[in-house]
Amino acid sequence: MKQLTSVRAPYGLGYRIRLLSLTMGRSLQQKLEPYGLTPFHWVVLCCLWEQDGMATSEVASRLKQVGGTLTGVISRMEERNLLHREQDECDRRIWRIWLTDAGRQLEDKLPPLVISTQSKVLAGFSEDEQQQFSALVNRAIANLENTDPDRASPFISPDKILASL
Amino acid sequence: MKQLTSVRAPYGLGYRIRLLSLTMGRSLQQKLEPYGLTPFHWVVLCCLWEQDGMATSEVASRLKQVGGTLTGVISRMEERNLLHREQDECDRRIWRIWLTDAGRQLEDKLPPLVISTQSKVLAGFSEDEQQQFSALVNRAIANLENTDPDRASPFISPDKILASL
DNA sequence: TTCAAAAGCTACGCATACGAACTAAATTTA
DNA sequence: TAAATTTAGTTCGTATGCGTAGCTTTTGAA
Repeated sequence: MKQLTSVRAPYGLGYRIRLLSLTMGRSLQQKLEPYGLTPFHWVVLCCLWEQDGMATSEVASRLKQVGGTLTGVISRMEERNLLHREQDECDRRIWRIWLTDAGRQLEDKLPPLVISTQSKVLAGFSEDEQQQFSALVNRAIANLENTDPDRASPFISPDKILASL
Repeated sequence: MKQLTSVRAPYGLGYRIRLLSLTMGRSLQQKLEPYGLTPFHWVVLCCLWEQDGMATSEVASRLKQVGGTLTGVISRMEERNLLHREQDECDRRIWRIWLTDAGRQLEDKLPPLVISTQSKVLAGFSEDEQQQFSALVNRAIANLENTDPDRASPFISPDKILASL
């Protein structure tokens, strides 16, 4: 394929996507700081709000994160009383994660913070452009997933994302 | 602004951009592994290939990275004999970074690896779609930069990026 | 000229992120 | 049934990434 632009930092597409990701993360981090939370806490809470009592491995798979990374995060969230771990009765290898009241109550507070960051990023984008951007990101992700068999567990179908637009 | 899609992981745009960034990073990391390099080494080398002898603070500013992060990376690259540090003669607070022959010779080897990752990401994108994607990413980055005065040093103008397409 | 302020870099602590090695439990196989 | 394999989760080592604190050098001001 013809290369339309330099691949070298700081001009390359990969570098700029990484920069966008880091910058959005910083913006979100600032908003979560008053609550003593990190962006990682946010995404774990999102999983549990949607389905409480997930196994650690289910969270890892959903967030495409390695188990080793989650252990520390979950432990700190447990210390912060946002959730608690409980061994599955049928399969005692599995530890299920349950929200505490404190964790559940954040569902009213946090989403508006994230919406404000996303709105800032998309400022000046028409609805068409927002949809294009979202769809192009999905296609880029799918392109990489297809060539990485170990992580080829399409937990979100592109159709589902597009349908949610 | 109307929200077109859920902000929650793993559906939110921010989460998906982060996922794309991480996945591209993993792909690049696999390609650099045979050389014993990391993606961070790649971007530092890009800076030095373009202008050898940069000050540490110039590299940090160009990569939008805080100095503390660079210290360790530069030190490891120095141990790997990719570059060496030298104190500026006029202002001895400044340490300038110079490529070694080994570091300079990588300019022939590494760019093709990065191009192959970028090509995989953009597979199936028409030239129009590639340009759209690049331009939308640039606009998103610019939206965040404008609201973050501490980091508002627009080292690349959007025009320059577009012109390089 | 001497002392204070600023700049450049380093050192350290905390939080991701990955892979590899390890423990424990369940399942498969001989 | 007993042994081997697989699975779930934790721990450890290395590498980013950020913020803060501290050091050395330079610059500026009284």
